Amino acid sequence: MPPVQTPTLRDVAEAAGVHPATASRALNPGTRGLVNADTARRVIKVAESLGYRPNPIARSLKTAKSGTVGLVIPDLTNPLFPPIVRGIEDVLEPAGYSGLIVNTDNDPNRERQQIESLRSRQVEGLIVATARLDHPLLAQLHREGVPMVMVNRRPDGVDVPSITPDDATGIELAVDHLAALGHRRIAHLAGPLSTSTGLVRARAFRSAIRDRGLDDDPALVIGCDSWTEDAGAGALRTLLDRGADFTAVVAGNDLIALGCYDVSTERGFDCPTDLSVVGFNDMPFLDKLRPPLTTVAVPHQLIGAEAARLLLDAIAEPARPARSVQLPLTLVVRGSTAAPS
Amino acid sequence: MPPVQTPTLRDVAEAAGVHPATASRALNPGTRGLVNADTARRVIKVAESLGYRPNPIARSLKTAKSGTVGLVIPDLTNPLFPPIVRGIEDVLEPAGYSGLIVNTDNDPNRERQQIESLRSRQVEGLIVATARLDHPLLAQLHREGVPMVMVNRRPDGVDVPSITPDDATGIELAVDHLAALGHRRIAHLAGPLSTSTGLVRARAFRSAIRDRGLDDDPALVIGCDSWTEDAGAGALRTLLDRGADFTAVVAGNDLIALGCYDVSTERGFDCPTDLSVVGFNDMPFLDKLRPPLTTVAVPHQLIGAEAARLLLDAIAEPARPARSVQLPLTLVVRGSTAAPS
DNA sequence: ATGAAAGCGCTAACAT
DNA sequence: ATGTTAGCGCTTTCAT
Repeated sequence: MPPVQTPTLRDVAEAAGVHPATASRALNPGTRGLVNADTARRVIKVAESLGYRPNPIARSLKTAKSGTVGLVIPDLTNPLFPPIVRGIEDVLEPAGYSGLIVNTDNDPNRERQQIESLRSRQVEGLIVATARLDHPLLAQLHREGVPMVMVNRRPDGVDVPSITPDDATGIELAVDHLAALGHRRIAHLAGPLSTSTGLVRARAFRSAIRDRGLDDDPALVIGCDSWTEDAGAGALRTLLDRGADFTAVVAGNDLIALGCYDVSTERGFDCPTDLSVVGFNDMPFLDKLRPPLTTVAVPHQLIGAEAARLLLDAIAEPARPARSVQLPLTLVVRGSTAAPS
Repeated sequence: MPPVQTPTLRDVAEAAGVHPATASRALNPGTRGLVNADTARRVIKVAESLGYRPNPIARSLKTAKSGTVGLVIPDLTNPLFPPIVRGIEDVLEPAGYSGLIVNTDNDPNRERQQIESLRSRQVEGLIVATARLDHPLLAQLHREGVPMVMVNRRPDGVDVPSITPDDATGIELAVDHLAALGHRRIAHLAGPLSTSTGLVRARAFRSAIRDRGLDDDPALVIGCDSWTEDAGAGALRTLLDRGADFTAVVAGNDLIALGCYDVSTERGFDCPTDLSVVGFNDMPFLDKLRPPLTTVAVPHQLIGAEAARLLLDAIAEPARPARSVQLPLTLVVRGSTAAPS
């Protein structure tokens, strides 16, 4: 990119009348103490006047630190991830790191390749936001000592730091809200039970129902094939066709909740009059829907920021034991929930 | 990141009984022809068996090519950008490049810093998706020979390749649709007229109105302060309060159109019965709104992909004259438009 | 406090 | 077709 040959450390050193090593020490905040204060000042001034910019590639080669970390996400186009990535970047950048994003499309092969590619790009660590439950590749990387942190999923077995929303409490918030409105038979359209998130939320749902003494009917919990609107619609139809009896549903995420909207139009019943619906995530624009969707808000950007902090810690101190963080959730009550009729 | 010391080219060369230079030539597709086919095969096999992965940092240092490009966007959290970034990455990755994203938050200072930071990270080029019209910094970079391409805005004056949606045709699509429904007095809630996009669409609107012989009333075009729902609502209120007479509005973007929804609720008139509204961009979930928003769909991912291709071209052949591309748009007719009542 | 020297891993003239 | 040599720009022993 440098069109006018950019000055090198040598140039600075020569112009300042010192050895490149001295210039390096002067310019580097960490080693500046080793050099005479006056010399340091002079070198710095010369560097500025020359418009010197250290070449991070050369530094990386020497120090074996790339200053980059890999961000492994399923699909940036999924509205869940942009705020997470933004939160990550906001922490990485002031720390002098940058993030390399790869999209896996939830394809295990692609994921393997992408992670391979990140490794060969010498990333110093990984933030992994893909949600599959079983993950030999990550376990192996972890064994090999690659610093990493998991986002949105608790690692099973492996001792890897993770940032997750406090799903259980989120589900409780939803159930409490519905119970307070007077609902007793509440269904759960869970996300795929092969994902850690889907499983955690489904289990939390059962516990919440039991703990509150509501009607605990296993037939009211059904897993969706994917986290999509279609899958949500399909699951609700299945429940309805089985003649299941319920007045509210807690959806595994917002998209699944939207599927409920579709079915309500399709089958001619009203939300929230005939069926209350609660989502999960608080995606953008949910407040614009008719009815506006009541949902559990997840602080995605904060999750990203925390993840980045944890990763930087792990890079700086690889020995430190894995610390995991659960972030509190809040319920956003909008128009899709009401007392049962 | 390498926990078990990763093998270097030297290791491969030794194991294969050749000189590192030969190994390099054998491993590099471009120079493989220079080496005996058998030797090449042997080297490659040894490299594989050792799990050799070339160190791109070392290569970059030597070749003075970082293999990275900078992606300058206002805010990844704005739903416009994820698909663009995705399109970019999808093209960059197979080409062996990766993108470094920076968010400027539309703050000129931050933008300057971020671009500085990208430069010092030795990016080989820039994809710029920020929309301010006047931009001395970019002009300067361009003069300095930094390969770059502009996304979503036509550069004024400077000879930089750009990828833009065909805004004018998009506006025409919207106006044609409304005219066909029978509307003759159509308002335009333009985006900020200080942005190239806002200006282009506003101009296209006036022409479209005139060309079709509709009521060409300058009072029906009003610029919003920003591309937001609030600004859209404010602009519509202003128009209404002035007693302007119109039956449909073409909004500068979807958010502005959403502002019209708010005002319709607030003032108790119905969309589309009393006012038809057309958006621009086709953000996610517009089909879930009540009424579902009729809008001009922009192929964001394609725009990103094209931008990346143009940038790779510009990097490969800096001399090539700036080629600009306008991508065709389509109208998505949903429920927010109807014949005037 | 500073200089000398070496080398990170790779590629590209230039020999042979 | 392969080896030799040098060097990208920086940091880091090791001397002095």
